[in-house]
Amino acid sequence: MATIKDVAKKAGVSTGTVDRILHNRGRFSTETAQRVYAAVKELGYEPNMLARNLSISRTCRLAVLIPYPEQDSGYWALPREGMDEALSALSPYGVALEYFHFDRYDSASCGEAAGRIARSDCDGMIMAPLRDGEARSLIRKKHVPAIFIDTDLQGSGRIAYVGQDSRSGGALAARLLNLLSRGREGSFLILAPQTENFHLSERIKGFREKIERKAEILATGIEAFHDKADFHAALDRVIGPETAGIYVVDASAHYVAEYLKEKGLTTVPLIGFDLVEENRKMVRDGVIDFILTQQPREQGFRAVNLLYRCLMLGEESPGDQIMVSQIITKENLPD
Amino acid sequence: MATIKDVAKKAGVSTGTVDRILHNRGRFSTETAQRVYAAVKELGYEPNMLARNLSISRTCRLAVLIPYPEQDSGYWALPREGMDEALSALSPYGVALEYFHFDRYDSASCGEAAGRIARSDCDGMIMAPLRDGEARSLIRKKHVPAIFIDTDLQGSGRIAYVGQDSRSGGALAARLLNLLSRGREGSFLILAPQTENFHLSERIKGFREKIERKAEILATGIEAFHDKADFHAALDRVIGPETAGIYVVDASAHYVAEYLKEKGLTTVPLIGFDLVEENRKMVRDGVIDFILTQQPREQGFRAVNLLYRCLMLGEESPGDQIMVSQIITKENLPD
DNA sequence: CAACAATGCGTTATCGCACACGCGCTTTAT
DNA sequence: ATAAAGCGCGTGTGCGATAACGCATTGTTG
Repeated sequence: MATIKDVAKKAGVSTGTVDRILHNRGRFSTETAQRVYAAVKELGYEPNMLARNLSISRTCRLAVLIPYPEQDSGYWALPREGMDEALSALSPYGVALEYFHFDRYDSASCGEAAGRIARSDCDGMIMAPLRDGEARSLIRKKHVPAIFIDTDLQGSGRIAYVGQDSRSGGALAARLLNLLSRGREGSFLILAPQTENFHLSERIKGFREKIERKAEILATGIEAFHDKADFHAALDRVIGPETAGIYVVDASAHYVAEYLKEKGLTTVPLIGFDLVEENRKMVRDGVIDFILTQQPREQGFRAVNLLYRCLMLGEESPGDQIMVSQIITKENLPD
Repeated sequence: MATIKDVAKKAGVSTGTVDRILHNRGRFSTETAQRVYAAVKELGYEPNMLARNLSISRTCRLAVLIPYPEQDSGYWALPREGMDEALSALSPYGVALEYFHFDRYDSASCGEAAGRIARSDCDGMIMAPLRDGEARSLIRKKHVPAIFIDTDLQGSGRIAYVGQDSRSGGALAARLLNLLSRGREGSFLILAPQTENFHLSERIKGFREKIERKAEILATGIEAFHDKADFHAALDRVIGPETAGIYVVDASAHYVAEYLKEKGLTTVPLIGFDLVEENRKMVRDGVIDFILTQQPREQGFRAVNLLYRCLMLGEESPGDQIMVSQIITKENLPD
């Protein structure tokens, strides 16, 4: 590998000059610049990142804006795991992660966390922009590269998006539920929260496009009910022997599984999203047939790596990364 | 972060002494060593990897011993992709990969490639030990850390194994084929190569344990037939309307898919392994219903990262990594 | 033409660590 | 008694890049 010295020698200047020219800093003549660039090209010079990062001894601080880990049945702990794993590999190179959590159902909470990031000293941001306004305004305020995970926001100025294709997730659920319900009468039941959400409605659309029978929808999230009894009463009204299969578009399939278990209806096909701990249990018990996951761990892992490579290695952003849906069932449950 | 200077000051010695003690090199007294260790502990000193690797300016050369990429329907290109991806992230830190390919059906070819590695100058090895003898003897000859992918070999002296749980892969196939064949008469057909192979027989075992009907087995690999007509004639004898489903235990499901397509039997459930290009096409066409993959890309990716971290960062080997089976179907086909 | 500003570039210290060398002392060998 | 070897340790240099500093040379003024 050619070093800055080789370039300097070939261009007939000192290393200091090469450095200034390559960083477009200080003073230099255009013709020496030409010679230096020529030498760089000829030698195929690439700066040694070890030496550079050692010299500027910068630590790369990444701020992470995601909901509280325990929200959405513990879903947000998963991307965090992936980010921590990436961190453990990168910390020797001076990468630090700081988490700023918020209540995803509370705009003020998100604004407050975003404010703390804006005031913090960070070199990059990773966020799940569940609340448009706060995410957009944070990017406007804090001029550092940002990567979005989980949800995208067009025209927000992010450098990359690492996320999912929700539509195909729905289609996949349809395919599996079609299979599971063969030989059963009746129609499907879709369970969705009431709150407006791009991903969830895409999951519903993709599902509806591919199913081979009718589907009723119960668009009232678990959080809308006062207690378990209340919720079970609601399910009583929509679930019965004539239910061919149940499709839960968010991470709360385990609540339904609990209901099915109590009512002795464990043979009713049930599909949900996100491999949170409660869902995992219900998969192991065979009450949930399939869990679809968009690899949140992997999303977190990649986001950190991507941002690191942009900031520290000066690479171009490789553009968006769409994770494929993974199918989890009893036989391939991790751990 | 504390540096070696801080440790030296606290221990009342020079940095050179600290260095010698920490690397157990040269000469030093036990009591200074005590003081140094105490200082290290107290300050939480960890060497700066940037500086270390810069100073010794070592390049970490990894030798990779796997079959030719095009073998097994192109399967071996997949771990290579993962390794190349890991490489692109690590090359700024002086990691280099050198591939040594061999014919997996030819012991001499493998021995020759292993010989070239033994003679090469490398700091670590990654190998798919499909041929016991050659793998074992290479490890005996070349005393550098080795990681196995795809297949494990007990007592070989490898530092880690990154691979699959074949038994559960078979169980998963059974689960899916049970589902797909609902409403069909007849029995299952297992297609397997004749060659003795741990993974493949585990896949068969796991499958047999979970199926809900009988299964016949045709243990004659594709490679045993002279031409397509010969192969199709053999399939004619075992596949018919009474076939409830077909389970191909290796990457050659696409050959069967081609047959089914020609005979107009595309509704016969078909499951295979490994997302090689031909299988991908047949999944897209809906002839292959499910492909199970043990994430060979990911295996390669992890192997490189693991070895890098052991060699360059001096981390402990985190032990074996078993990848879960992934289910691929039309709706979640990557790309 | 002296005084001064602007320009282009080289020098040097620094980052944190590794490693060779050799100093000054004590112990052993001849 | 003198040389040789052993011991514990400090010093110095280099890895590749950064960035502040300052020296020449040239150009511009009154």
